[in-house]
Amino acid sequence: MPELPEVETVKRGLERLIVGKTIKSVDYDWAKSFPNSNNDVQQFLIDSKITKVRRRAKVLIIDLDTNYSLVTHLKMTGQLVFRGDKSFGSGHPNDSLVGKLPDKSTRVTIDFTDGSKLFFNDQRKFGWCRLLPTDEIKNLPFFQKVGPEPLEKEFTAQALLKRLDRRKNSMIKAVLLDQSVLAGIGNIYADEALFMSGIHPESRVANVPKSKLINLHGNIVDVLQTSINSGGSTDKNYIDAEGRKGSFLTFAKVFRREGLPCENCTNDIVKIRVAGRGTHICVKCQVYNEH
DNA sequence: CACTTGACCTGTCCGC
DNA sequence: TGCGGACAGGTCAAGT
Repeated sequence: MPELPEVETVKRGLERLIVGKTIKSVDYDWAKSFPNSNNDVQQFLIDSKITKVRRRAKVLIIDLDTNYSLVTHLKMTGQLVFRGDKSFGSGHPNDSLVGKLPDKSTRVTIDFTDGSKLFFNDQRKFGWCRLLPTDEIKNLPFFQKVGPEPLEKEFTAQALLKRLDRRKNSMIKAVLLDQSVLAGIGNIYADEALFMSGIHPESRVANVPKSKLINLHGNIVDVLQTSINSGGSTDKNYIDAEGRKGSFLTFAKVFRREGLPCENCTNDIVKIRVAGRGTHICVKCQVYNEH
C-alpha cells in the first residue's frame, strides 16, 4: 500500500500530532511486528519523549530523546493511526476506514502520558516496527543500498539517467520499483509515471530513447507531488495518521482503470502482469521501445 | 554479477 | 450460499 506519498502524508500528520509527547506504555501482540527485548523497551522507549518524525524512502522514523528511534515500515497494509483522548474509543472521523481501536489488525499500541494513543495496525503482518539506536539506522542493509529521494533537489534528470544505466537490460518497470535505484516508487506511481511518459513498462531500459527518460524524470516528480497534495492514494487499506483516506486515485490515468477508456486516445486501459506485479497500461499510448 | 521468482500473511473477490 | 483459487500497494532470500 503505502508508497512515498502515503508515508509522507502519515509523517506530516504525526509530526503535528505526536512530537513532544511522552510515552507511558506500549503494548504489542505479535513478536514479528515488534521484535525488541522487554529490556530495551523499558530502558529506551518507556518514559521517552518524541523529538522528531522523519521519512526516508517508504520508512518512517520516530526519534526519541533517548537516542533511540522507532523505525517502521508499513509494507502493504500497515497503518499508523493517532487517537486523542476525546476521539479514542468513541468512533472515528467521518471518512475513516477504521472504527474503534484497537481492532483485529492492531499489532502495537503506544499510550502517551496525556491519554492519547498511537496504533500500528497491519492486516497482512508484512509490516514492522522496531526500536533501534538512532545512529545505527543508517547501517541497516536497506539504508545502505537505498537510492536517492525523488523530491530532493539532487534528484536531477542526469542523476536518474546515471542510475538507470546500471540496469539497462531490465524492464523499466522493474527498475522503477527497485528501491536501490530510486527511493519511494511503488506499483501505483510506476504505472502512472510510465503512462505519462508514453513508455511501455516491459521496455528494456537500454531501448527507451533518452528524451523519454528525461520526461520520465519530470513525471515521477510530478506524480509524487500531486499525490502528496491529495493526501496519497487509498485503494483498500491506506489511511493517514488521523484516519483519513487519500484522494489521488481520482486523478490516476491508468491504475485500477482497466476496462475504462484512456483519456488520451479512448482505447481501453488493460491490465497485464510485469515483473510479477499487476500493471495497468494503454497499449496505444505507451510505446514498446525496441531498436 | 544481473536479473527473476517465490515467500512472507490475511482478507476479499470471482467463478463454478 | 459455499468453496477453491487468484490476487492485493513491498521487500528479501534464494534461484537461474
